[in-house]
Amino acid sequence: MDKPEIPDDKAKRRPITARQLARMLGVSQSAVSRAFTPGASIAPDLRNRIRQFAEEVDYHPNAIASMLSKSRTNIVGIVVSDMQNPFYPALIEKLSRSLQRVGLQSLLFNITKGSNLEEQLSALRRYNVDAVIIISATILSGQTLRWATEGRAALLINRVVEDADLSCVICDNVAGSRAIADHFYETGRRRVAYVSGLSHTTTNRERQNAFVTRVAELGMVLCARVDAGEYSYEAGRRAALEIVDRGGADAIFFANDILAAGGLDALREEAGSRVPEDIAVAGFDDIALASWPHYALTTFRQPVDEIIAVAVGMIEDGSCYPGRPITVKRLPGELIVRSSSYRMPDNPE
Amino acid sequence: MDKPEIPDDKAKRRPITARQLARMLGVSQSAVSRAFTPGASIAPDLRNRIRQFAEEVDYHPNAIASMLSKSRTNIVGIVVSDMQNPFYPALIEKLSRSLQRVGLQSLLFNITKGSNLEEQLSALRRYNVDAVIIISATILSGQTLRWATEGRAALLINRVVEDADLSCVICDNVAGSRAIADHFYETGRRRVAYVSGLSHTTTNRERQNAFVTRVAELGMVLCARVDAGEYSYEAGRRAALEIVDRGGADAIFFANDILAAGGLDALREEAGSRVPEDIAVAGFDDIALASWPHYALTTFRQPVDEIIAVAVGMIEDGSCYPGRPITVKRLPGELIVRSSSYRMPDNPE
DNA sequence: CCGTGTCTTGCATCCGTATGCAATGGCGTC
DNA sequence: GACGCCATTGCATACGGATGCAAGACACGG
Repeated sequence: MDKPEIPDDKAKRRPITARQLARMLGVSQSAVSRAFTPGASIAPDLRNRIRQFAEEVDYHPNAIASMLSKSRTNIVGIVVSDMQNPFYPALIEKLSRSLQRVGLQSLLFNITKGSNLEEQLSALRRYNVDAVIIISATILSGQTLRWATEGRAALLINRVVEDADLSCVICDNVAGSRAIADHFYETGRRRVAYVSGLSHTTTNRERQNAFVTRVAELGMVLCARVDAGEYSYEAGRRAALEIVDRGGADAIFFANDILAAGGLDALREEAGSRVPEDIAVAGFDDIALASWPHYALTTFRQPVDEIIAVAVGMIEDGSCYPGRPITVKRLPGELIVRSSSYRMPDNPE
Repeated sequence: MDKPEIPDDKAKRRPITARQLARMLGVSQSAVSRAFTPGASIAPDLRNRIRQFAEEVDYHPNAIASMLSKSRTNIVGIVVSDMQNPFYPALIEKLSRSLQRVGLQSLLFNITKGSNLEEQLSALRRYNVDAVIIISATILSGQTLRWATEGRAALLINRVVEDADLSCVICDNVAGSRAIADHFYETGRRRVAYVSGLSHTTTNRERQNAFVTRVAELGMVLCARVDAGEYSYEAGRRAALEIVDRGGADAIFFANDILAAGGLDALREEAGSRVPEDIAVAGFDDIALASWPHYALTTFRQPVDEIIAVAVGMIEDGSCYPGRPITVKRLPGELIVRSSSYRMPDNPE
């Protein structure tokens, strides 16, 4: 490889080191180190003197060297794969912000079907991150996950992988799906349908099983179950039209809000159905779009802030370190009823 | 600070080092290092022997140590602030993927108004990232930026900061906005309006100035200019209604697609206007939602892939290193006409 | 058979900070 | 005034890999 390389060090003058600073001040390098280490044994006035002088000469401790000697990076690897669903970018943003608040940086690992997992995950190991948060286990087997996270704190968010021995934090999909079924029943629906995204994901399996089971318990008819194939607007659109073709239903539960948005538009604008009069629509997640007046989507809100708080907490207190018993935290969400499924009597619009 | 700390090293057995591996194989540590360094001077069979053995004992070079001795991290810091607009998460995802493809990892720095910039940016310096990509300069002054990126490669995406001496890659907002104005004119609109998001951003200023100028050139009437205050659906909705209140227009150009989506829904569902018959709507960016049949938003597509390719290229070839002349790359986008502004005669739907 | 050049390999040292241990100094106590 | 204790500080070395330099191995030409 003879590609043009990044200019050599002669170009960017190296930043000042602790040793240089120490020499200038006539103290030892250890003193400088301690001046920047909270709780280290150093006289307050020496610390101040060093810090002040450091400011003047623009000295900043080199985090890389610190990582090496402490064997602690203060970096959390975030493994991510499918970002079609706006729910995840939003989650990642809040997550990285929360991590920053406790002094942790986020190193992004974007996994794609196309790219070779081997190599990507090997990067994950080489970087010695303190912890790994896996947002999407879609395309990762338990075995792969176990290998990738071996020996370090690891945590799954919104996924369960049975054979990976990893702790996880998830929304209570079962309660959520049952709540949707109950809501359909209570508002008089009897012929319902379910639309899945990626049928093999645990997210989908949990939602589907819980919904189907509850539907049966309540004595409603499950007149269609369509696998949209992906979590996208377009897939939701197609699924809705397929359900209409197959004879229709009076309520559809989509595995997430993006599917529901597509389905809702298709029902209204292509199938000519009235929503919610003819057919009720519900999604899952409560992404931003769900509250837009045009959609006003009934959905089950994932407790995003709580999920993040618990995840960050587990990383901080070390309860997701290898050797610790694995824990599965299921956090309750909240049913949000909007006019895609039910118009409040006192709120005709 | 006596918060529960992460378990000590005794818990996680340290991974094997190059020196250990070398001793086991009866070679020198240098040999191991060279076995994993592309282009290093080492006999092919020795390299294979080492690599194979490394695989067996699960040795992975420690990237931290490597960073320290090479003073090169292979990490790019990505500075981000407002993620309301789905355009940016999508951009970041693609960007991080492209960076990965050339061996660079992405360290996310999420800047918020609330958090103290000082501290966040100081982290940016301490981590010694090879390069910094700033996606959002909204809340960063030129001076701050200069300080934060001092001595390392830096690049702005979709922002221009006059006094920061930074190279940047942006979409040609001027051409885009003029194209929208031309399109309005050609389809018979004469009374137009403009809705800005954050009025002080360079993005907005460029789009607004170009649009207003072109409107005047064409002899159209600019009957309203509304500052929505933020880039959100809700803000777009409010802005559209305000324009209607103020006497209306026959075409509105929103500073981005999210605003346009809100505006479009408000016009149709609250103001009772027919779009595009009574009023045309156009946005900017071409986010996913713009192509949904419900919105079918006329917009100016940002050349995302090209922007990323150019940005990654500049980082690879070092042309955005300090000392190099700063460059501003304006990439052409593409006008996408959909039925929010004009219904093709042969395409009544 | 020796000189010269090329290819490999090991040795020693460096990257910049953290930290155990010993040395120093000050202070209170008896 | 001597002793002991504690708070500070410096010294030396560790963290794990990269790399300049020199030495060794080998081939080839003369």
